[in-house]
Amino acid sequence: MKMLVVDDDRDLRELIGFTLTQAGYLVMKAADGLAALRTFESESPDLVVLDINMPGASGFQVCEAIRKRSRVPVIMLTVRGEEEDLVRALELGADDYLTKPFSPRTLLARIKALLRRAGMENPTPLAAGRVALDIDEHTVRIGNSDPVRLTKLELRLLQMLLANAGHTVSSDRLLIQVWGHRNSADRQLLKQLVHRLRQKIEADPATPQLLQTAAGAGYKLIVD
Amino acid sequence: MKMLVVDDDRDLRELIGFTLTQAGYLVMKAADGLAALRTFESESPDLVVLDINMPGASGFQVCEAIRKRSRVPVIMLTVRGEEEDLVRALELGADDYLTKPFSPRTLLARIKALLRRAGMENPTPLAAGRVALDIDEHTVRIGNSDPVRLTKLELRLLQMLLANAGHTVSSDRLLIQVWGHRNSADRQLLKQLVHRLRQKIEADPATPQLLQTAAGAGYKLIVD
DNA sequence: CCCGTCTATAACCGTTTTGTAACCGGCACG
DNA sequence: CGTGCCGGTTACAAAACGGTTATAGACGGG
Repeated sequence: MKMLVVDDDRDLRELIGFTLTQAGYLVMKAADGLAALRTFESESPDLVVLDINMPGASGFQVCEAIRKRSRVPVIMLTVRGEEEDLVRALELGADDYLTKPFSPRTLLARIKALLRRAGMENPTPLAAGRVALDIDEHTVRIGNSDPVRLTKLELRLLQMLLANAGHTVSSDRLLIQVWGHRNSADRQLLKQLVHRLRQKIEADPATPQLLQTAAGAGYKLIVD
Repeated sequence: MKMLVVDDDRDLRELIGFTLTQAGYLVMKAADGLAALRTFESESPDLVVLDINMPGASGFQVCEAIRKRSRVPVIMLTVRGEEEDLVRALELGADDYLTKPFSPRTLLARIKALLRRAGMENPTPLAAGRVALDIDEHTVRIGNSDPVRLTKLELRLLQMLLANAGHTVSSDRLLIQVWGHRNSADRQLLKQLVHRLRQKIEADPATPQLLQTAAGAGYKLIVD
């Protein structure tokens, strides 16, 4: 699922990009309206996250231009209290909006709701190698075995690892993504969660084949 | 899609009516609160546009009365600067508001956003597997058994599950769809409603075959 | 106005999930 | 060697969850 993130604020753009990448989406970024439209043309993303307040071509103009040629879901970012912006955004065909500041989790929730409404939800469950995740059902299948039920946190952890399958994900990132903001000294939670997840998905939890430790760095999911 | 427009200002009422008719909606009108409630009763519109400043029963009273019997989306019209009205309208359960003057396009944008939020953009299928829902009669048939009468909330819940038959629907989504926006801490209501619905549609409510729990995720309707 | 139905709210229980602490063993380092 | 850090494991407490029952208020039809 390709997504286009348009925001002139570099930090926010990167944050959103990071969030979506972690969630398993393919992300493209644009810093201004012109670049946004160019990228939109060449990449045809499946969803657009669009800031309103931008120098040059404003979010409105970009939204209008996009709507002239596509019904792709558009989420607009507004600052709190600018009711008029909001109305205008909806008028121009935006599908949803988010007032800054917002949490990454909120953004994800909205995006998912939007994709669902647009009938574009992941047709194939998130999968890599022998690991197939069913987000709706809260289950994983390893190879052809029976689906295993996961808890909310286990699901989130596995989702993160799956989104970066084959690559190490640092403990800090995992902590932030799974629990939201949290003291990075709180490694015990992650230790525990990894342990519990291994009990569920590893043939022999004592010698992990899938969820391996990258000492001093984090964890990674092995896919062949 | 039936809509009720309530405003004592004849011109504005006609303008709104015209706008909505042009947009393809079926429009009913009322010039005062009393007529509004009468029409609401007899016609059960799918959305209400309601002016606050009216002689006789004010928009507030009408809104309150409507909310006592329905979760139908309500948009209230206020004059600019009357913040108190606005707050009170939202407290009374209005779903959105518009400050006069506004453009027809703004009104349409808001209405569409509201319908989308209420998940009313398209009709839902009435049957899947052994479950057949009769929306008008407020009844279900399971297989060839006698129809069972459902309450308003039970109907809405089942409708939602039926629309996603075979897939888990999250508790949050059910809460929003059945009750409108509601504190997600209010799981008790859902618990209750599921329980009562199971009593009605399950052969053995203690071991549900149709309405199953997806622990930590939500509920789903099993269709073979 | 009364009565039956429907809905909201609370309480209780057993189970699952999550958070916290303690302990173990390997390993690097002085 | 001893010490400290890291990750894994075990154990247990706290919180959340889901099912159930009970009760009171709201609603709607006579």
